[in-house]
Amino acid sequence: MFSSYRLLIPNFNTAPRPPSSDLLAILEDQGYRSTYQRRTVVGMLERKGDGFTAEEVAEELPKVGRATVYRTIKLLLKAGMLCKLPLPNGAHKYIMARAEHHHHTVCVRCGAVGEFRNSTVERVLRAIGSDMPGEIVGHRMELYLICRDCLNAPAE
Amino acid sequence: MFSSYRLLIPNFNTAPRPPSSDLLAILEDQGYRSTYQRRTVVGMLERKGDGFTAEEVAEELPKVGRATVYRTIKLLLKAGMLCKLPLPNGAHKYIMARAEHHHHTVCVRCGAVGEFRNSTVERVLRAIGSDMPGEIVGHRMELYLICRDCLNAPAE
DNA sequence: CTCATAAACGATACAATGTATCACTTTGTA
DNA sequence: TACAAAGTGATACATTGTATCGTTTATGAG
Repeated sequence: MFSSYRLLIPNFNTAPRPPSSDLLAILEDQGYRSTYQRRTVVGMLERKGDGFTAEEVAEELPKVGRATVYRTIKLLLKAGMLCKLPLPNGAHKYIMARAEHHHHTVCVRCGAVGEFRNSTVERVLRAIGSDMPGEIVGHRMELYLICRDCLNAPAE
Repeated sequence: MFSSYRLLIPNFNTAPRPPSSDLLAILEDQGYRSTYQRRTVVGMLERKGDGFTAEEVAEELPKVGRATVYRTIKLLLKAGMLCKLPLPNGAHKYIMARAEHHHHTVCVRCGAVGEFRNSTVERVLRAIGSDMPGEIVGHRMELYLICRDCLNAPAE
């Protein structure tokens, strides 16, 4: 039984997105235009492995308007290409969605994000779902931990 | 295998709070003063079964300042007596924590909150935790569904 | 290629949800 | 009862977005 973590529900869609890595192409296939701003934002997000906030992206891309950054992020969320990951402090990060279903871990000290995947959890959740009144449309799950680096770090 | 749902991690504390229902007494035991405002807010929260937003509370209690409502909610969160429950739309509700560990369901149509508890999930999560690099300090999990009422309702 | 049109954009105002500040009030206790 | 610490209210501010609207750009028809 092993692990890597992921936030399942960008927009409560349980289906994983197609295994293409060219987000822009996917957007175009969905009828969205390929603009300089979208290319810039998507390019940057793809390079950021470890999660980011919207403001962070806006700051690092002064050539793209703040509103457009938010619009693009919203678009990618809706298209299921981004996950919105709640942090312990009430804030949250965005992180690229992977094709395979998984969940996320967040270090409560340094905020580092990890992923895990565990078929047992999924199976149990499905079983629970079949017992619940109503129709399950998704789930969300995060593990909070103190990562190895923080455990080893001297400072409290 | 049955169910009822709950947000585990108010402040990432895995321990359930003591099975007393007198929140005010608990606060006092922790050294907090019993003020008119806290009594009013806590009293109201205890009566609200189905979750609430901070603004909702502030509006219904015009005699208590807005800042104090937020302060009290923050206090109760820190003390582990409230859960902060993320909603599909990015907003969230607060809901009283129960003594027993459980998770929450949220209807993505009407926002109704349910609870479930399932020992298998907890066991699996513990097992995953022991495999992860780092020290697990808590987890969070929500199921999103369309509740029976919404399924039966005529409107789409 | 060029133009019309819908889509997207930027600037900016606004909204929602909280937090910080600080002078004032209340609580608990010596 | 009086005092210090804790708590409060009013208000300003912070963060994270969304709405508006006039301008620019991508795209596809001709």
